[in-house]
Amino acid sequence: MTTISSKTIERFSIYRRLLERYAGERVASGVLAELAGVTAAQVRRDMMALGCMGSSSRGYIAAELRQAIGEYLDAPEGLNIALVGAGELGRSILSYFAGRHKKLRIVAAFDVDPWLTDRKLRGCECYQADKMPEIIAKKNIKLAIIAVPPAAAQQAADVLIKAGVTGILNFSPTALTVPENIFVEYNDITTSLEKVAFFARHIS
Amino acid sequence: MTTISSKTIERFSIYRRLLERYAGERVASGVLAELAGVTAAQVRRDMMALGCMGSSSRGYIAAELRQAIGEYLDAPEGLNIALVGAGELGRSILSYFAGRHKKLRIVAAFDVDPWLTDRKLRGCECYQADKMPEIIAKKNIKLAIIAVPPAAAQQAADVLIKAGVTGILNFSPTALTVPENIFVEYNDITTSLEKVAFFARHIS
DNA sequence: ACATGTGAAGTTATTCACAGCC
DNA sequence: GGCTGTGAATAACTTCACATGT
Repeated sequence: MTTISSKTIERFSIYRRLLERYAGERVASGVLAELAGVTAAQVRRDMMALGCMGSSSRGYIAAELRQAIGEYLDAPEGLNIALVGAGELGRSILSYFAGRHKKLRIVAAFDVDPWLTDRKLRGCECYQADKMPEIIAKKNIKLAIIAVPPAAAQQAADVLIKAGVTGILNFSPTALTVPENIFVEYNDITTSLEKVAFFARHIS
Repeated sequence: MTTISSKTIERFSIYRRLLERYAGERVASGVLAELAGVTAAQVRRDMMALGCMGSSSRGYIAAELRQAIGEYLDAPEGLNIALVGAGELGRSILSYFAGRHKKLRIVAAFDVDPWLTDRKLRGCECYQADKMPEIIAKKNIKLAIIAVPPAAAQQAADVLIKAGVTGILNFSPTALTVPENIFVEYNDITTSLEKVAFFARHIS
């Protein structure tokens, strides 16, 4: 497999969701591009990673394409996810995902605050943070979402990785130091907003 | 001004936050790079956009650098922001920003649900959605955060733009169609998580 | 010595443009 | 005619490597 572009993966995620609207139909690269906010050439270039799926002159069959993207992106059995930090942001992420995704399941939440732990939050059991190693092993959790204050993020990551997590989505505004074979994605709300503020002033 | 790189702006936001830890001190590009998770050359290249601030052989003066980044990124008077959609995600964003940022202020929230409106949420007044044009004009709001269900996002954007908003941070998983002179940044939690899932499986 | 500032080189990502197929 | 798949061209971004200043 040739080296995989991070941008292409992001777009697959977007294409896939857009394709849900086109159940039985065909979609041309230009139409998908328009919806996704990219160029038609970009869409076709991305599809090369799937081995290409279009019928000449008739576009892509939406259902086929969606399935192909699914086979490319998803782990067949799905993946179990831990949420670390069940504060407001964490709980809103729980709600956001609750039962929504077929392959990605948040199966445990963790917090240090005893008011939040040892009960269900948004349908998900919330455990004391010191149970992380045990529960992560027992539930075969491979991914984690970190939504704790910045000062606690690195330590949380260390514990998670030791327990077997290999991918982290970090909402905390801290760069994490992790081994080579662990993937970290950052989702920093402040940075996003500062970027909007800058470009809104400098556009045109 | 030479064309501004979106990536550089993101890193400025990160550098600035890291520099807070170094109040009176000096910081070398390599140190900042380590903390930000980039290379030293990258840091120095970014600094060129500021006109360069380092003292040869002694690194950067943290406070000066932070101020220079601030002058580059921030609107001097700051910017007022509207939150559209005061559901769980929206409210967690309110908490996240409440009084935290010196230049970016969420000064109004909007929702269609009467249970949420005409009262304060996390210290921020929440209005009925149909008040958007009026309040946005009155409070001189220039940016908006969209945290509504996907089906409502485009319409919200249309109203916001008509009312004078020029930058949007969109948490809804929908590409927005907007005029050329409006900046939209996407923050799609599902896409972030799918990306983590993919690369966690394919790394190494 | 030591760390910046920066041309030049290298790498990655996107778009062009057109051959080929339906 | 309309749309895909793709080599070639372009643009964007990052790193190298070293001259320069302290």
